[in-house]
Amino acid sequence: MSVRNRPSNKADAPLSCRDCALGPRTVYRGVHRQSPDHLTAARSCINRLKPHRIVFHRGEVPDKVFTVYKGWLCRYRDLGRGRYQILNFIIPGDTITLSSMFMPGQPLSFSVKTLTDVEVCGFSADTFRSMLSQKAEYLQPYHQDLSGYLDTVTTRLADLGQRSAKGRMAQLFVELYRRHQKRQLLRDGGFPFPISQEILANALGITKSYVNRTLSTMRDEELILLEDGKLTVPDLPALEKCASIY
Amino acid sequence: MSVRNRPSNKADAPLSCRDCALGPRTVYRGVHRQSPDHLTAARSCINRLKPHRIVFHRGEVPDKVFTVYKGWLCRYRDLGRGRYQILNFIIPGDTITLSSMFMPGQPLSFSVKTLTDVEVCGFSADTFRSMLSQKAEYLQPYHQDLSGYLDTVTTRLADLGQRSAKGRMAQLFVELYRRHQKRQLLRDGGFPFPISQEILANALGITKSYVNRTLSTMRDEELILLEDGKLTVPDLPALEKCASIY
DNA sequence: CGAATGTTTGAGAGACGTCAACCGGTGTGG
DNA sequence: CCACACCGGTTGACGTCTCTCAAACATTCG
Repeated sequence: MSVRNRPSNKADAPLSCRDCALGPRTVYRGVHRQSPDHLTAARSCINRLKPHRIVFHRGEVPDKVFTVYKGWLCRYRDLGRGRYQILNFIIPGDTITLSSMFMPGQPLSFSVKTLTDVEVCGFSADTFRSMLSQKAEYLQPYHQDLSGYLDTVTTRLADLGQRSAKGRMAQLFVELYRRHQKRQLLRDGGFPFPISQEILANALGITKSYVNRTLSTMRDEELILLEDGKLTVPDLPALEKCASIY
Repeated sequence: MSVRNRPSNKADAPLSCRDCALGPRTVYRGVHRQSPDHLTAARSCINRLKPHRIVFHRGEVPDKVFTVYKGWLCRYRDLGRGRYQILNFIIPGDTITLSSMFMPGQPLSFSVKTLTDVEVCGFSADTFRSMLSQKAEYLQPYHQDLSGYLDTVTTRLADLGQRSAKGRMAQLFVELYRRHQKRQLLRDGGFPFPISQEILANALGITKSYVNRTLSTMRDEELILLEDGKLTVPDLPALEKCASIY
């Protein structure tokens, strides 16, 4: 049911930030609006990554900042012996190490890996920091996005603690719907959903078998539509209602 | 099994920050070391709060910052219909709205309530910010503490997703042991544990009945000792080993 | 002393986990 | 071009961890 991004031979991210549709929805949207070329100059690379690659290890102190142009990644916590817990998903427009951007020197409290083929724009952490620090209005989006991140993690924790499998799934779908909406990445009431049920199961703290079963009842109830790696929400209020169940 | 702090008629927090044993372990430890009297001058109040009082509501933009001198509180997420999820515990020396201190204008992503009788030292958010911003070394503890907070929430999320009831409890006990250790609040290998099994259950995402049963097996195995509102860890490595189980 | 709060314990139920098999699609190599 | 492995989705049978509901008991407090 899931579809991987097919790697092409050249990067899809535009050479100039001026042409980037995601620019106005990133954490550096202030800079992007006022001087997109300054942004392009600050960018140190465009990287293409294959699925299942570890980008950052917990404990590491990142000296680079990546913003995602294409594909999904996840923040996760390693528990040893092959066991781990996904903390949240990173989608196009997100900044990978957002939370540590203004905690220079502090080690990451999570690891990051790619889930699909991914394209990222890279910046030196120092340039990134000083760029955003130039104006208070450049910093505002950072506070908003960081706050939003804390909210998703907090929501997930509450979900795992209090909600049923179905409630958790609905909650996550609503969250992802909203995040894609903010980035103007919705198409026909849906968005790309390029991850396997196994990954989904891990993020929600349930097993893949149970995800599969729950998913099919949700399909039967027409709460969601999930085919060819695209998730469609035919009736958002209904899904939200389902998400508010324990 | 739990013991509430008994309210006395006058506050226990010292009038001068110079005499405060917790000062060197707070987020403003830099200021405390260099000019404790400046700190005392900046402090706007000493408040005493009764148990089960809501201190901040989610969505609120706090204009005050509180540091805990005595008692426990918790950050939690309200889910409606009386249901909620505790995100983490706040113990003496912690700063209540640490995470939003440098996100001025951003609404809180959690609520905060007292669990016991509590004493806090209050500061105006603005004075607090400018005080810590004076020197880079004043800011360093903020980054450390915030990073530590992210780590505990992240750990809890991984626990709820991946660990058994026993593993979660062990994990939480180790965390609290360590945090009290850092604050030099350990006495005879133990620390005050003034919360009910019901609260503990909520924080761990299990029911109070099951907490009770799990607790008694852990007592039987002498992993912990819990009486009169004091939690003692006779064998930390053993508890850690138990905590690393799924 | 009664009310309120917290702990302890029991019996029964259910949500979810575990393990295994099967199936279709896709990539790969001979 | 086919055989084969591999991955992800799907389904079944079965087990169990944990929940629910309930009651008894202890302790504190007004």
